[in-house]
Amino acid sequence: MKVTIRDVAKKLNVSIATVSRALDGYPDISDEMRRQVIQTAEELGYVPNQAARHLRRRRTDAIGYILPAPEPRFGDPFFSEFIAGLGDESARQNLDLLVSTAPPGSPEEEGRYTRWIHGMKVDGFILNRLKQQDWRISRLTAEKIPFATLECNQDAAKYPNLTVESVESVSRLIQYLAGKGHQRIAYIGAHDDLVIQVDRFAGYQLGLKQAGIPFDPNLIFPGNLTPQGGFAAAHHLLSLPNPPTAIFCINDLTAFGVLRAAQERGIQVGKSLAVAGFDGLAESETSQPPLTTLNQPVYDIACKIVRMLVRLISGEHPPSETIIPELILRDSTG
Amino acid sequence: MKVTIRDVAKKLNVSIATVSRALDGYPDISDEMRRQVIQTAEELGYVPNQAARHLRRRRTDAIGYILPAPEPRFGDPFFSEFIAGLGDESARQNLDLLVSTAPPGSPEEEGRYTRWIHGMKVDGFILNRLKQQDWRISRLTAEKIPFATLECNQDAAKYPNLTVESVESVSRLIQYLAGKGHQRIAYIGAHDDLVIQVDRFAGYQLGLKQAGIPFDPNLIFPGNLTPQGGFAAAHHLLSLPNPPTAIFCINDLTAFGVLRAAQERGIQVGKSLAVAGFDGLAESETSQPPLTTLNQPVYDIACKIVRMLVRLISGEHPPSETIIPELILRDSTG
DNA sequence: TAATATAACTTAAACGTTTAAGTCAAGGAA
DNA sequence: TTCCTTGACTTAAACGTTTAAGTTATATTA
Repeated sequence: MKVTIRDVAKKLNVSIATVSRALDGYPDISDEMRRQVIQTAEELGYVPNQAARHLRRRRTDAIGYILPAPEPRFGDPFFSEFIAGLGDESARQNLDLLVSTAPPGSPEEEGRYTRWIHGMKVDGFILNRLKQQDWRISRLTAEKIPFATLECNQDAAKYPNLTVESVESVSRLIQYLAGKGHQRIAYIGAHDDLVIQVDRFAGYQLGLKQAGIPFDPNLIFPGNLTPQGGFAAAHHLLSLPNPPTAIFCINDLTAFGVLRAAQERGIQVGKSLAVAGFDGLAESETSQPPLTTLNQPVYDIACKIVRMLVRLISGEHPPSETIIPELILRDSTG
Repeated sequence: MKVTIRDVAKKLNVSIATVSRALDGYPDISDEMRRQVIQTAEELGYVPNQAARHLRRRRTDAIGYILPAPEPRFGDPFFSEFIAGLGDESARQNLDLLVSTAPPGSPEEEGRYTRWIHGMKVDGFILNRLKQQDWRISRLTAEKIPFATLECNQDAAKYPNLTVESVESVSRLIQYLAGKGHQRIAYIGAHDDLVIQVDRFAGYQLGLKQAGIPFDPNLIFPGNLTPQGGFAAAHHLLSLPNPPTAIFCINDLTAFGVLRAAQERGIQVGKSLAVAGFDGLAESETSQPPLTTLNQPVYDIACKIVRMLVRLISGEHPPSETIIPELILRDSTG
């Protein structure tokens, strides 16, 4: 049978309250008693029943992350690194991490949040892939549930967030391409309500402007953050009467699709076409050619967000933070 | 304030037992009453407090997965697809999925299991990356905690497992390479106690034997399941006085490292060197050249294992299952 | 008609903690 | 001596469910 607090209390002939307080470090327990309690708890292999503890403490020591997976099959390396970071840091903070998946904006997604909020499954949430108008943010704010985010939208002041600076950074990358002589630089993005799309696209436009290159709407084509999306978009762009000589992609995955499309068309990436991404996935280093990208330290970011959330849960107001991605130049841009 | 079962009971002037039983579908509740209960529960936004429920039911409706991440930074796409599958299927089964990470065999790993087992955090576990002698299996068996696995070791009879047939399949791949004229086929594996290493290496040896190629220990070099490992191993193998003309890698990630090493050495993969992997990662399709591999449907596998575990938890004895990976021939083997 | 079965509830105990409030002996101050 | 502190506990009430064991009124059977 499972060993409970009662078992260790009985063994020592003390009340369960004493055991509880001894283990929790209350000062009204003698040193000798505390020593004994800790020892027998250890001996018997006592571990507090979490359900009972949560019920009583009204706090779960768990945080939730609902992975915004657009489709059932979904293998974005960004998220495996992100989850590894969340998992590691949660464990370090003695928190449990609850993970689920749901297509963004779907009824299932809402259901998951509702269950976890009202069922008191978690003390707070981690969010990412924010939208400009994000129902999750309104909802969590309204219900006063703590959360911390990667990226931020117009309500950024209301919650702690970790933001990877994108406008200036992308602009810098675009200017680098322009400096290499590219005049027709295409942009493959994603859905317009995504914060990352808005920011990175703004960076693209800023970059063009600073390089003195006129904006050409024909060079903008939407992807969907996957290689498939990038593949299709690249084929479209490269079939234009006046095709681009460089393509900036909203993320590395998209860029991988572009690389494939180019290869299929016999276009030498790095020579007659420059391609760049955003994320700094491990794969970007080994793609052929290796991909120029804006690297964000996903694992560390995940850890930091967990720490932010922990502080928020314990009543503090952790400041938001901005991280500058590192521009990594590789062969895909010559 | 949080709405409890008491609130909906009060509103209807019935006992909380009635509400509980009405919502749980017990037959001793009149249809009219049940209708009312369901309706007011809905109206008030009642969601059962999970902690209370678990405490009383002695069951958590959660399953756990501790990701065997060898190092803090860790971005294996295999695992993101695997977790997506676990997450989706758990949600479908109305289960919560607890995720953590810990280096295999580390004290932290053991700590996580202990906490979840004795703290009654989960009803069962999902395991993978099994070892021949796997303490997790002994431990969970001893404590009578349900678990289901991907892969199986010598104790396979004791737990439901989903196994991807490897010996015959790898053998088939090796024979295909032999059929292409390769006589010096190298093998880059991983640590010897890993089940996947044992199986895939056995397949390699069987393949050689059936093709009538003598086994050459110089062509065996260990990796560590990462591109870095594959990269280093490939450089070693390709520096041999009599280097291999084909390299089979224990997984795709390793193969990606090999591709990079070959490229660095100016070796044309697909022409003067054949490379093959195992996993069928999405990236294998877009690598350059695209990678010949044994494809396993990771997402579906994850879903199936969750369903197995669910059946096991509810007292059934689900049969184990074997899946045959699909041999996908791509340019990396010419 | 009386005894019995059934439908539709209610009562109250449990699940294993935490914690506010209470007890009680020993020591110190007046 | 008596009163007040203090240290070191104990008691008992929660936390919000589920569920075994009642309790009725009504319907059915002998």
